[in-house]
Amino acid sequence: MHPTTPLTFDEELCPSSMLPVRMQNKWAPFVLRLLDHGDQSFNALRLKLPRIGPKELTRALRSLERDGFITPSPTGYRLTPLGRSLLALLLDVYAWTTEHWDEIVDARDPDSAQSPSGL
Amino acid sequence: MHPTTPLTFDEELCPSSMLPVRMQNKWAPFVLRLLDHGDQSFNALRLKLPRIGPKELTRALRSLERDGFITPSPTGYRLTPLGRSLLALLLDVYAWTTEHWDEIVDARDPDSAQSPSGL
DNA sequence: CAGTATCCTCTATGATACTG
DNA sequence: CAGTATCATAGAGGATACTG
Repeated sequence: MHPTTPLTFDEELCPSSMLPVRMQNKWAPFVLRLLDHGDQSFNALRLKLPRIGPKELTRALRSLERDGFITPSPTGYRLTPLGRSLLALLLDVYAWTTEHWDEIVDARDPDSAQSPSGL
Repeated sequence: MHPTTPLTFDEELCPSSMLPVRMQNKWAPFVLRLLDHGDQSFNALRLKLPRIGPKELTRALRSLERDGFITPSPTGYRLTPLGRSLLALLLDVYAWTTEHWDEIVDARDPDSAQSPSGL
């Protein structure tokens, strides 16, 4: 997978809503992936998720915390081992989606063809 | 994984809502798994999903059809090759969840302990 | 049998203003 | 900086009655 950039998480460019599988809430998987790059503070995450509001970021963080996927750290939030394990599963989901993207898009609209960007 | 029975899909017994990952809608994964046992008609599916209403079953079927995971057959609905592939991914998700169930439950409530039933 | 039509409630999500 | 509070809308999901 290519390196992630802020643009990777732009909703317009990253049609993650088309994933056939999703995590507990809309932003949780993005947070998980950002934390894979190292600890991040609340506002650092916000900057990299331009479309998110503070309430939704809080909700994503709380749900991830509640399930033991992330934990507060001195500098913000960090992945737990369980969170890393879930991230690996999530990457499997992304890989599957990338592999079968054309078939899904084709089933939805037999006339257009695209390819996944920045998943 | 053990064989599925009607009880496997009882909401009370199968806490699939605790899965950290879910599919496009609540019932879609259940339908997918039932169809793995062979073609099923609308009402055959209903009987095995006691809690579902006709509207929601229709919605699940339409969304699965739209993405090319199932297709109408002379006797009801059947999995497509793409649907089988997605089911395999879904089983990976279940396997991950089974493996890490205790950790998640523990994070949610450090005082109780359970194990996944009938996933 | 295979749905469709209605009504209703609850949740997810967004936008935005405010606070210790 | 790291959130909380408030308002508002869309969609999910349930219950149930009806139909070709």
